[in-house]
Parts: sequence; C-alpha cells; structure tokens
Amino acid sequence: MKGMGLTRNRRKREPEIVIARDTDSESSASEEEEEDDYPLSESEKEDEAVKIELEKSKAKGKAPITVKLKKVCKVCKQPGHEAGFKGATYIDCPMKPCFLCKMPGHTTMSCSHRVVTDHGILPTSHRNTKNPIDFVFMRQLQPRIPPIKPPYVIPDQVHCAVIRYHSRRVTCLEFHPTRNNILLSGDKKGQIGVWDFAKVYEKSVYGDIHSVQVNNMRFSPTNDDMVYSASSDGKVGYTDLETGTSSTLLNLNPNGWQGPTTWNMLYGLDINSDKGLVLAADNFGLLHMIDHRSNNVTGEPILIHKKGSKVVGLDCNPILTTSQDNRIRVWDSIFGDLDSPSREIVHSHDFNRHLTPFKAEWDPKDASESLIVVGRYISENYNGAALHPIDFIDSSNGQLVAEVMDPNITTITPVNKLHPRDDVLASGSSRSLFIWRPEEKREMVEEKEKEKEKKIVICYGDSNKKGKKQKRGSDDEDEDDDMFSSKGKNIKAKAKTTKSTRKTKA
DNA sequence: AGGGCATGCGTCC
DNA sequence: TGGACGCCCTGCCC
Repeated sequence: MKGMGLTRNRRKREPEIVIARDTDSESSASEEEEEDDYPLSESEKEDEAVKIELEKSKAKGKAPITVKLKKVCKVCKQPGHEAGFKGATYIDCPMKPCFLCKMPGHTTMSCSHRVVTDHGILPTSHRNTKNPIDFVFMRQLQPRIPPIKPPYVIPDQVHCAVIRYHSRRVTCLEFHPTRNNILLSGDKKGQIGVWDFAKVYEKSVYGDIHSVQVNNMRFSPTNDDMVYSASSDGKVGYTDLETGTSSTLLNLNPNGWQGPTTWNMLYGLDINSDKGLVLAADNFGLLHMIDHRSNNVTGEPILIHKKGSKVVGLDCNPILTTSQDNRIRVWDSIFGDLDSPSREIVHSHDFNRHLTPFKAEWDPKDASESLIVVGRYISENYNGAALHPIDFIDSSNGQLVAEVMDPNITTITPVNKLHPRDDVLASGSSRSLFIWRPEEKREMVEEKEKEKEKKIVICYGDSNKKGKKQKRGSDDEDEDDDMFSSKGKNIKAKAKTTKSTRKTKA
C-alpha cells in the first residue's frame, strides 16, 4: 500500500494522513524523506502545525495528497514534545511546573513527592512548626488523646457498591450516627440518597430537597431520623429520612436569582452540640447559626473568612484543609495558632471544574488524630491501568500509610468518609458509591453469612430513565462492566475485585 | 467509539 | 474591580 511506503521512513512524531488517490503511482515515495529538522523557528512552528503537502507528481493528477500533522504538545502547544498518556502513564509537559508540587524545574514524574510510599511533608516556615516527634508529643499531652496510636486497619476491598445510583456526581457522604449500615449521599443535583449497604438493594433517593448540589450533611444530635443539609442553593434543609419530607430552615436567596454576585451558597455545615447550634458557612465568608432545638436562625451572621471569599468546609474539630495548591494542611487548634498550619502535606488533589472538590477527612475512630483519608487526582500506572487511588496518610509524618484502589474503579474518587465505629470506608466516585472493608473482616462476615456466591454485591441505582437504564443494563452484560450487574456474575466480580491492591507502609 | 459538553475558579488586564 | 478567558490526568452521553 502506498501510504505505508511513504510513512515508513518518517520521523515517528510526525504522523501522516495519506489520502490515496485512486491511482497506482509509486513514484513519490523516495522524495518524501528529506526536510523538517528540529528545532524549527517560531514562525515555522506555527506554519507547520498543520501542513498540507501536495506531491510533486501531483501535476500528473495522480499522486496521493499527503496531510502532515506536526504534533504539538497539547498543553503548551509547542512542538518537540508531547504531553498525555503513554499507556497508563501520564507524561507531563516539561514546559510547565510540576503538576504535583507546583514547583518549576522538574515534572511530576521526578517530583520527590511522587515517591509512592512517601508523599513527603513540608514543615511550614512559621515558628510554630514542630518536627514530627514534637508534634506527636504535644498531641500526647492532651489527656483525652491516647498516647499510642492504634494500628491502622485499612478498608481496602470493595465490599459492595451502587452504580449510577445518583443521576449526577456524588458531592458528600455521611454515615448514620446509630444505624451502622446506613449511608447518606448528596449529589450535584441536590438530591439525597439513603442506602442500606448491608441490604444492598435498599436504597432511596430524595429529590425535592435542594435545587443544586448538596455540599454537606449532618444528622440531628437529638433525632436520628433527621438530617441537616447545606446546599449551593443557599438553603439549609432539614429532612426526615423516613418520609423524605423536608423543610427549609435557612434560605439566603429569598429573592431568587439576581445574578452570580449576590447568589448565596452554603458549603460548610457542622453541629456544635455544646452550644446547641447548627453552623453553616457561605460563599461570602459568613457563618450562619441555627438553634438546633427550635430550628430557628439565631444571631447575626459572623464573618469568619476574608470578606467575600468562600468558606468551603467547616468542622468544629481540628480544622484540616484540602487546598487547590495540592497541599493538605493540619491546623493545630490546641497548641498552635490559627494563622499558620502546623503541618503541610503535598498531595495530588488538584481542583478540576468537572470534579467534586477533594476533601481530606480524619478517621473518626483514630483519637490520636493522625489518620487522614483523601482521594488522589493524579493517576498511577497499576499493571497497565491508570487508576486513581484513595490515600491514607499519617498526618503526623506525612507518610502514605496505604493506597487503596480497585481495577474496576477507573474514575477519580474525591469524596471519602470513614465510618465512625466500623472499619468501613465509603467513597463517592462520579455517580457511584462504594463501600470498602478490610479483607479479613469481609471474610469473617462472609463466613458467618455462609453466602459463598455473594462476595460482592453491586447493584444499579434507580436514577436513570427507564429506557436508558435498560439499554445500559444490556451493555453491561456484554462489557467489562459486568461485575456491576448484580446477578449471576458475582464470581467473576470477585475474581476481578480481589486483585485490589494495597501497599502498606511498615 | 470518539466528539462534545457541562460549567468553577484563578488570573490577568 | 470586574469581565473575559482558559484550564494538564474528567465523565458520560449521544
């Protein structure tokens, strides 16, 4: 074939599209192997980004038309190199600062923070900075904090999942305060899901609570069936999970949409039981308070942030922040001042407009306040698959304790929550929810239940339209996704899923 | 099966 | 100070 002949001796980074004319000419092949040496001048770079060449023999009206596409880097638009996936490994653009630590002079590939089992830690420059030992020691002075860190138990095996449960991506998760198997999930559309992951098929999604994304949810301290939710629609909702009926306790946009400069959004939400307050923070830096007994707004909003700036998260406990500059910061509310963090950990959790923002979370079971769970943005090549693990980090030294992933979860998992009592991790990835357990525990549970077939139960959500759902369902029977269908394929699902990897730091 | 699109935020002028 | 612009590893729908 002529086209092959033409391209064979060409520089690899310059692919050609050869449109073969309906002719038999062989004459031009040898004439193709000259010109185009790097580096090109600036103007040449531009001119040659796409170059269409007609062969000399075109005059005869028979030759192929050769369209040469000069490859340029999709990041910096310069020729000579390319950024993007090579297989499952992403090659950075060398013209940009490191994608991970944001410092110039190297790429992510060679970044010292990239070392898989040691993401590295940067002490902040503030005088308050302690070395890790000091930090742990200081923490130990606090009597309620046990002096010895418990061994970490990492839930690293997918136990069950609901796939495409929500109709939009998951934005927040919350475990029920007393019923161990109930997980709440909020989504981009403003809906709240209630899922009993012990009976995987028991799930419901309430749709009329918020009009846009749910940012945070908290259970009422006095009534387990009631949940507070803060949303970008500027409302605090109060929902009865048994019935799905909801009331609005606070509405910051009583006059509706007046443009983006006035629209209020509520992000952070937490409950201060001591003071009996529900606290919600908005995109203009104000903290709003609701008396949780009367459910009435109390007091005037307080400015807690730079005026006009968004408060993204709110926690009454040590304030842990997940920033868009790829740093997790630990703020020592006991010994440190709040002007600068006491720990800073470089970790890949870049902001991306299409993703729910990453949020690092403490393990609520770890009273020493060391274990952090956070999803990773950047992918790693795991046996040829580009996967985005969920990282467990020891905040006292910045070390990666474990990275958890499953070959079937190829999407990024920005939302993660550890169970307050059990060794269970819940994650929200795109529209799906996953429950992870440690392998040992899973085996125990399984032995007890003597259900050999149902190692992992995964089912579909109800959010798709009927037609779509059926179509999807049939796709899934044929394709790689078939671990996601719940009946008859569980053995295969198990075989695949037990390939899950965990790397644990000694 | 790949093109297109949704749509937040920092930056720059 | 505000509007326009553009974005490095998306996800999924058509």
